[in-house]
Amino acid sequence: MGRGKVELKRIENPTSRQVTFSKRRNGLLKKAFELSVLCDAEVAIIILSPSGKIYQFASHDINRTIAMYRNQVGLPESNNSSFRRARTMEFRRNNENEELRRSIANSEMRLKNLAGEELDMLGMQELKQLERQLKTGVERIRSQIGRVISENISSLKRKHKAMQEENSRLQKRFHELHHYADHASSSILGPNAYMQFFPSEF
Amino acid sequence: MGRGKVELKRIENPTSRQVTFSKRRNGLLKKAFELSVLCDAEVAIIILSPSGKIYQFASHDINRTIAMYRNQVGLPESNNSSFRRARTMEFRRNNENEELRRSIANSEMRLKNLAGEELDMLGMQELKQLERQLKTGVERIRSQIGRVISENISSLKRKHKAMQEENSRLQKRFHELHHYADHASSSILGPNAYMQFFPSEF
DNA sequence: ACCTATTGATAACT
DNA sequence: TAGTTATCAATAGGT
Repeated sequence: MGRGKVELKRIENPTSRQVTFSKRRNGLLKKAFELSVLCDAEVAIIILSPSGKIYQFASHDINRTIAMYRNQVGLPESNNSSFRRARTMEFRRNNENEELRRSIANSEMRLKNLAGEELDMLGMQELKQLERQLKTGVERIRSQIGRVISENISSLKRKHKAMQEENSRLQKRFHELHHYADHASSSILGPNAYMQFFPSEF
Repeated sequence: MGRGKVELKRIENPTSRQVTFSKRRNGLLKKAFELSVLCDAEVAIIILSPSGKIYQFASHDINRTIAMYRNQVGLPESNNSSFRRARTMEFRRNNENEELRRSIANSEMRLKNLAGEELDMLGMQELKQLERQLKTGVERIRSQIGRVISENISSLKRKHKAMQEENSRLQKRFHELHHYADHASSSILGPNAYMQFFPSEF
């Protein structure tokens, strides 16, 4: 498809090879996506360009798709294997989602328990363990708070010190200028006027 | 392409879904082959049909391609737009799973934080809130522990009382029987033999 | 990047 | 499942 037919052989012109690669790669990825959507299939594509770049598409999780491929390709063909395979496939997606949902429910129950909710089902053993976990967590968070505070303090100290140094440099400079002005012509400021700008208390 | 345009959604009619799958699968594999030849690229495709069949294409050795993919993925962050587009498609198709996974990651991060781990990214505000949450959790768990303990105690007390009552009923009954036996014929037990079975200390 | 003539893919039908 | 064909989609070559 295009202005002319192309032979099925490596395109020798590097520029047009690169252009064709870009166009056809996008086309391939698009078609893979469409196939997965239209036909409810699981599709994974890996493309390595001659220059070493990687392009990929996966309708599901690519590692899982590869794992499924390896599992089934590696296994020998037994009598009822295709039946078992079909059943495996039938439940594959549901299983995964189910597992994810279970995992979420689990995490959320743990979070609730840690928040002191839904404790009725727990035994003494579990309650004690929960308490220990929380106490450990509090300890660690407190020490983190301590770290953050002391970090903030030393940061402030550093800034303060830098400002003090800057301040005294400016004082010195100003003093010199003032002194010079005092002798060149009369100052419009009082002798200690700069103290208004550089009070000793920071 | 075809007699009519098709919407990008799962084809509900199983027959036409199967037919489309067959046609488009062949089309995809053909295009993959052409891309690999024309542009000197390394291409691998795995397709799992909903019914569990596996179709694959690999211009080179599929395991090598997968290995190359694994080596390079995760290390560099590709800026290539096609790559990003492919990933976008993956996410779209995978929306539900992705969301579930994100939710899990989120829960797990919260659990870690509550355990006092991975705190470096948190600000003072968040740390304080975490500490408050944990303290609340500890409080509630302690009061639950208290409830459980006092429940256990009163349950034990109830049981104890019930056993005491049962015991005294039995003592009485036994005493009556013994007394009756004592008068009807000579007992084979000593006069206070029942004390062995019902000591006054429970 | 964009355009468009042309080829290629395929949806509906058989 | 395979073949046909009208139609839509991809893209080669050019700008």
